[in-house]
Amino acid sequence: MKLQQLRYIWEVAHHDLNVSATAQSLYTSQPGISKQIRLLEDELGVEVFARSGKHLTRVTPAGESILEKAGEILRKVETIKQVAQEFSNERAGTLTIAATHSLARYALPPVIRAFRERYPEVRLRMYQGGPMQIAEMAADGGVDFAVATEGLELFGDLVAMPCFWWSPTLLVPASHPLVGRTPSLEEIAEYPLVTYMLGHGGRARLDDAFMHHGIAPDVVFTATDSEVIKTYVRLGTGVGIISEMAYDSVVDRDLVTVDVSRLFSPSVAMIGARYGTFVRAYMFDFIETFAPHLTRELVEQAFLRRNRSELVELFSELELPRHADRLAAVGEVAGRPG
Amino acid sequence: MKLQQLRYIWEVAHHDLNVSATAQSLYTSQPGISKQIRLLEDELGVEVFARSGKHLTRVTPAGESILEKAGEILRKVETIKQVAQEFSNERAGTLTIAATHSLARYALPPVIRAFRERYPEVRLRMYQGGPMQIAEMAADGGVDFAVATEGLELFGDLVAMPCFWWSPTLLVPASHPLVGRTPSLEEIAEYPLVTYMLGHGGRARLDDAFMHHGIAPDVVFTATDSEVIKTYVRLGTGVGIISEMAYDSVVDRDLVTVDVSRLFSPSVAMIGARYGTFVRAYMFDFIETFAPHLTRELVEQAFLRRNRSELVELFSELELPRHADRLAAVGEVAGRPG
DNA sequence: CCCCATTACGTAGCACGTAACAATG
DNA sequence: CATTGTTACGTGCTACGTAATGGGG
Repeated sequence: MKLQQLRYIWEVAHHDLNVSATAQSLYTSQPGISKQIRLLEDELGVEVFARSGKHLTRVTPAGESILEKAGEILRKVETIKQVAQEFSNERAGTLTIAATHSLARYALPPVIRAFRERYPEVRLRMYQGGPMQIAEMAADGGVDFAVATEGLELFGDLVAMPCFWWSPTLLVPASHPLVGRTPSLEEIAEYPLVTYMLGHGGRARLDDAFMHHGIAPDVVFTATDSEVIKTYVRLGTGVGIISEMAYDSVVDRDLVTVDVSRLFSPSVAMIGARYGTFVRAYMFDFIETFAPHLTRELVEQAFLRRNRSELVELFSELELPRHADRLAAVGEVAGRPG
Repeated sequence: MKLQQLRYIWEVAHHDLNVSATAQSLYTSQPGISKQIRLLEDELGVEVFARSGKHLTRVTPAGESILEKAGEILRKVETIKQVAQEFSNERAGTLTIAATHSLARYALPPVIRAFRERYPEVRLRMYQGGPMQIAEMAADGGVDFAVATEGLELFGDLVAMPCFWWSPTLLVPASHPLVGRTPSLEEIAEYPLVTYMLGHGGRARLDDAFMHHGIAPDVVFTATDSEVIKTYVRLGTGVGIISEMAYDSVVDRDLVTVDVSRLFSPSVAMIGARYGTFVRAYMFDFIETFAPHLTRELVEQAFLRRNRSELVELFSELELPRHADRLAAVGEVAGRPG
């Protein structure tokens, strides 16, 4: 049994059982992979993949089990590499982060900027995607951290650590009648709404609030991207509800925010990492820069809590900062366009 | 990084950093191992072993960490092989057991005999050693099961499952004045004692009982082997205290047992297995043959309980059989000498 | 002075690539 | 018929063994 063989079956299983595609993504030849898989199967005496003729159709029951172990092994191999790097040069290495749109666009930039300055030898790699997508990346070991407001708690393999809370804010053109008022849910619902798609930007909490009051707002447009929402608010399509993170008083000075935080329950931005991840010194530092209350000690504790309730207990005594206050601490809003 | 390289560093670390000895035990050449270790260290950029001149002197801090992960990886590789075998032929495979002298000699034979009959395709391998030694073998992944009365609970990596309890018995020549009596501790202590060495056969419990009554018995001979004790009892050196398991009414008909079970707290024979072991179907069967109350279901439960107290709770409601009663169930005393 | 790890070197095996082939949808 | 996996085959690398070298205790 060779590590490569395990790598191959794992990769094939994560490429829809398409050996050709796998070969491409690994920059190797397709027959090579085929053969190694065969060799492994011969050695083990079990087929990992079921074939119909010349196509891999599905994973056998034995394969399920083997692939799971193979994944664990491969992740441990990565851990060994991390450990080695940590000892050889604790300031060099790789950090991969997956984040949702809003967090990647509005919350992470200043942190990333500071991090790059402090750790120029760390190769940074970022991905952006939907909550489920990035949570899965973290759970699979594809990225070190997932940064999202929702979804992380659905993956049992992830340690989810709360970073800060933020509220939705109402966004209207400067001339809008709601400017300067403190509207109720009913008043808001009199206008067409432009906001996030379900599963993005805390949309669920908006729906909860309206539903709880028996109100059915007229949502005329939904998007995953706050900038798109702003654009439609500017066009007069309706009033927007976006994350407070997404409003920039300079760039968006033609729009006005109306405080509606008391109407909706706040959302909590989280960092998620796979249990068993070897956390490098600079990773602890990254987390602490993003969420100063998440000290190295606390994070280490978190990784030892193996179930959700223990984690909740660990963090229950923390007073989470609000996004707006946190900004001041970081000192600037980096990543602002133009 | 290759699996062999991980195997090599792990083996070297477990052979007192002696590469030559390691090479011999692995039936390979010593330069081969040396080179592979070097290659691994070069690739990782860290030394696993510290050298003084041409000798491996100790494991580096980085090495500690790496070796630990390497061990986990190698065990998972074994698991994959087990899984594969389970699916290809659930009646073939390997079972390795380490047991203490008494259990190997008196408790296991009928179980082993039955097992061999039922699973002729399973290659059985047994080791005998002291409690600590065998517990360590199980914890290292060298054997599937450790069978012992003590020591298993000291290894956090082991699931310890209670199998049956047994008491010490007093053993005297047929003509001895204690025959037919139910002596007190004081009366026993009037005679020279021949019994187990500390750490063997529940000796600790004997000492506890005497100490608790403020009695200092005259222990004239200690051994790890019940047969040795019997021999000295026959010679008239003193009265023996051995495990009830070790007395055979046929072979030992020249000796007489005196019930002293009410004087000492009973010992519990345990099976220990490493957490994370992949338990094959025949292994479940083996356990259940040895200890009928340890059903597959219960054993699976046990492997999910990650700490001692949860384990104790799981087993607290069981009524453990006594060795003597258990014998009847198995039906015969196999392994009795000619 | 013995033991042991490293270096040097030759070889056999194997992983991987290219090309041709077969089977599936 | 296009896509995909398997078979065939050649080659370059490398793991491993033997022999020689050099340091330590």
